Amino acid sequence: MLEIQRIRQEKEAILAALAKRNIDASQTLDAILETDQNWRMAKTQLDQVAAEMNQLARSIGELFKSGQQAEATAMKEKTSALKIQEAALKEQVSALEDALQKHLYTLPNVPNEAVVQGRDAEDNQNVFEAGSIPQFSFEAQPHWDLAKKFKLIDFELGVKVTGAGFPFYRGKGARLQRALIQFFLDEAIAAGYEEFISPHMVNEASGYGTGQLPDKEGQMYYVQEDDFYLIPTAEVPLTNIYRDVILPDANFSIKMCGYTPCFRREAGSYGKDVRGLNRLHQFDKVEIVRVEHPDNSAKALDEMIDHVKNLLDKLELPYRILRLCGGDMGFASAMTYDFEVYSAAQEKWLEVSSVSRFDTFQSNRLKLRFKDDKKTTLCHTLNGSALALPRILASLLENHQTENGIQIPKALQAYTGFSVIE
RNA sequence: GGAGAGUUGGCAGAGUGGUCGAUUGCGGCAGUCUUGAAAACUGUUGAACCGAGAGGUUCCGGGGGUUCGAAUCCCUCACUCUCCGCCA
Repeated sequence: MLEIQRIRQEKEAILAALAKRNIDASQTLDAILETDQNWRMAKTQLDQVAAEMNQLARSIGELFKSGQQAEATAMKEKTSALKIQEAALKEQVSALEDALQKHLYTLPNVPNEAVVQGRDAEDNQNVFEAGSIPQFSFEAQPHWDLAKKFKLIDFELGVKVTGAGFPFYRGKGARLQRALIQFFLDEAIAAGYEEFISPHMVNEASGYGTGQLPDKEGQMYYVQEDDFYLIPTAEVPLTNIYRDVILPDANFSIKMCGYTPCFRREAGSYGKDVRGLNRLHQFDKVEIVRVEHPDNSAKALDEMIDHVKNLLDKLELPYRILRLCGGDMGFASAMTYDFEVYSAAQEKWLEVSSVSRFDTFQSNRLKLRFKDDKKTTLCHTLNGSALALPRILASLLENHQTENGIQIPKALQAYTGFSVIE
């Protein structure tokens, strides 16, 4: 959520920046400013009436104390007109507040300077490439065939027990999955992130804190009986640790990581794009989350990108990094880098990580601030996947396949306990 | 699932209708003393909003009510804890 003070001061800049998302926010901004103006007027009036009331009440108290009953009773009568006025103003103020809030919720974050204008994924900027795309002397198989052949994943069994998008991993497939989680966590911890095991369900307030609510409730699984949401990512519980927190000084850098299953309803599309592990309702992910001083968030983002690069290098996967254009960025993000791994058998790029900075967009909702001298200032938040498992698993299988089996990257072998699947 | 107790400032914990945004202690910050530190002493120390400022308003779990006036009384919802039951 954008700060109202900022909208008051930098309307034109915000408008120009939002245009990069192909959004013409001029009407919304005007409505916001007008509502804000009206709200302030009503609020000032209300404050004045309230001050008068307080003054009267105090005087009446004094009169009663000193036994001047008659005077007190006379004064009481004066309050009734004020009361009516106060009630009306209160209603007006809270109606304006609601209207303002609603408008603010609809505005996405302002893209960073470096973000280019663009419509969709076509306009994303390729900023980095690493590794080489493997050439096979045989016909490369997609991961769903490999998974079946080596009995690593059973999709049908998942359908039987739960439904589509909830696969079973088995045998070496399960072991490989667990090895990846362990590997990612160890790397994150080595990079200074504190590990958390978090709840996998959150309450409504947490959903609002990170921006899943309002509006995106349909994307989360909801437990009606207890009013809980299954987390779509560890970002939600981890970031919400800092909801309603004021850090005591300006000298902080909070680095958290956590493995969780992630649950997504995404009614979404069908067909080739969602085959196998490409899109699931339940998947595993290790997430890294940071809370930083505003001056430090650019550097933090770079560090997170280097961290993810390092993971992909160690897994010996060919990948590229895209800086998302305005139109392809998430609602809350100010700047996002997507990591895509090339899938040899599917002959396409698979998104395996998304690293974003949110600036004050999340912390404004979370009320996450720090104390700087006497002032309280909003922190910056960042997060990224490091990494999401299914597509990593898919690209490991596909890119490291040989005619007889699948080669496990060296860095992983200590975790899997085997060097080849055959 | 049943019964009971509770929710107050960073923490602990007073406060049952009138200068209470709130006693006190701890913690934090500043100072005195000290070569320095500790101890002791003194002062200071919540947040949000409106306002150029002076100043004002709001907040004692959320919402509503009674009253000239509510942390305090009433209603309602939520949450937490304890005991019992069930259970990994």
